[in-house]
Amino acid sequence: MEFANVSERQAMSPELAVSTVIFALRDEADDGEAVGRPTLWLPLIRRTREPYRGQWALPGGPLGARQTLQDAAAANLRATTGLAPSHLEQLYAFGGLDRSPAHRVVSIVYWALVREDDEQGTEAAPDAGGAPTHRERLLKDPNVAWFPARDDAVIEALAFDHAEIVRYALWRLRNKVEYGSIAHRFLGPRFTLAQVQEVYEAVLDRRLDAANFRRHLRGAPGIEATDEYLHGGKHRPPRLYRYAGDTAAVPQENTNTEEQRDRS
Amino acid sequence: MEFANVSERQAMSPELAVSTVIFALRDEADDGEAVGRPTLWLPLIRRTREPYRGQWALPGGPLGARQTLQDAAAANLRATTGLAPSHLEQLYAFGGLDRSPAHRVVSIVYWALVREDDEQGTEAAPDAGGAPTHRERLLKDPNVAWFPARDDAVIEALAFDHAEIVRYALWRLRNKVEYGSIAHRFLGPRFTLAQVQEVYEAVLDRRLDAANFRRHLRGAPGIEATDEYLHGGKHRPPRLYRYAGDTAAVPQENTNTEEQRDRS
DNA sequence: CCGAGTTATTGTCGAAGTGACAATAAGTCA
DNA sequence: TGACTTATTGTCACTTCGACAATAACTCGG
Repeated sequence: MEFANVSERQAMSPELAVSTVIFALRDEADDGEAVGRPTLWLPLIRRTREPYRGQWALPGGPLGARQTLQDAAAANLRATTGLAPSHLEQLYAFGGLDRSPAHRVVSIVYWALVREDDEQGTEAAPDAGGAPTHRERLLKDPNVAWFPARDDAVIEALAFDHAEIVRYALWRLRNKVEYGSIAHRFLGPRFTLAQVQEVYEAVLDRRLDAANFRRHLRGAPGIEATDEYLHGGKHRPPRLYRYAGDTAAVPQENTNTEEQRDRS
Repeated sequence: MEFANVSERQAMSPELAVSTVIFALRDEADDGEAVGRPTLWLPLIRRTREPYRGQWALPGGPLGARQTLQDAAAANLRATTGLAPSHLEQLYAFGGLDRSPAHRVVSIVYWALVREDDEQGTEAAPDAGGAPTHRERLLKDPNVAWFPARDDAVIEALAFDHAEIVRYALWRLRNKVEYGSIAHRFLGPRFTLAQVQEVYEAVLDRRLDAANFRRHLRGAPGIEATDEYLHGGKHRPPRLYRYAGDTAAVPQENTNTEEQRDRS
């Protein structure tokens, strides 16, 4: 249990990587069904080398010497989506012995929420000239693709132990949404309560009673009614709300704002 | 964001260590006051080399090549207390750039509960002959000592960022206790409800109503009444209860049974 | 043996929260 | 204008929870 010299220590110490589970809400359904309700999607990277060459995996990479864990996770996010996270939080450190066939790799995994319509964090204004932006390039990259987070056929076929990681991330997302005010991070600065409800329903994967849900949100801190209404719909125009809590999209290093409980 | 060759990667990758915050419940008060109520204590290690030589720190060490993260945490625990954990769970991975003055170190921190009266996991029967057991040696080791977990003077003076880590571990312990059935892990196989209440009060650091607390525990799963009573006290003998949930003291690798919510 | 003292245990009551669901409001569309 | 749809409010029974009264059971001092 004592340190040896530096070279020996480095020879012993397993490789350290940071991966990120990225969630976004999308409207389209995979198949022909016109669903109308948004569902959870996540981007994956196709591996271009062994092991697991050709299979889909979570975005990730080694931790740079001058990179915070959170920085590395944000870099994963940006490389995969071109977006800034609207929420980013550490999930778990996975350190099993046989996660990767050849080397021993310890992965510190983060999970993130993004808004795809978010223009913050996107590269500078699209240069009228011609060079495609990072996001435009990503859309054409055959090794980056989005999948429904509940598509078991895809998730279970992921490389390494990434299926387990995604299941755990989904579970954490559910718990976080059930309690707190995280749902609005999928939405823009102004939103209707029905939109928040759709987020809840997509994440929890069940229907909620609109009346009770509204009452629930009244109690929640940070959600404030504006005096604006969303016009242009086919029916009674709903009131717009805004979130008036901590505006910081990305929590600071070692934010430790999460809470853990045991329901078992 | 691409891997370089192996040697370059190892040169880049920060050092990886595992530390453990260990909690136990003890009766004695630090000063002369005869408190009667048990309080939270934790063991610390005095550093014998730079940096922070002479200061107290959390038990920890580098991750062995054939060691699971959980194994490494259990090894910390055993080296520090000679006991097996009655609960062991990952806390957080700390990866700030300046946690250690010289090297860059990423620490994966666990937190644990132990029962000091627990004979499980203690070294084999004390050899009548003479060689002191590991636990006996630890009691005399001037570089291992127990401190009250709420002694700010001690905690704030810890080496590295360990003060922050202990604060976070305390907060997680509180949340875990508030919700779930973790308190009994401080206790033996048979316990009274008053003892469980004492655990709650020590962890949450506030008094609870006995009647409401009892009702609360009735709803909790796993806690079963026995038909035995604890005799020998000075007053009405309380009924003994037992925990009938998962008996595994240490959760399996990647247990992921924790839950996270956001109260902010 | 009795009654005071202390802890253990159960019961009660009002406030607050929650799910189911009825009722009303305010738009669009034919 | 009226049917239709979504938005929003209200109601009711049920549960949960904190505060606290009331009862039970034991020890101990006389």
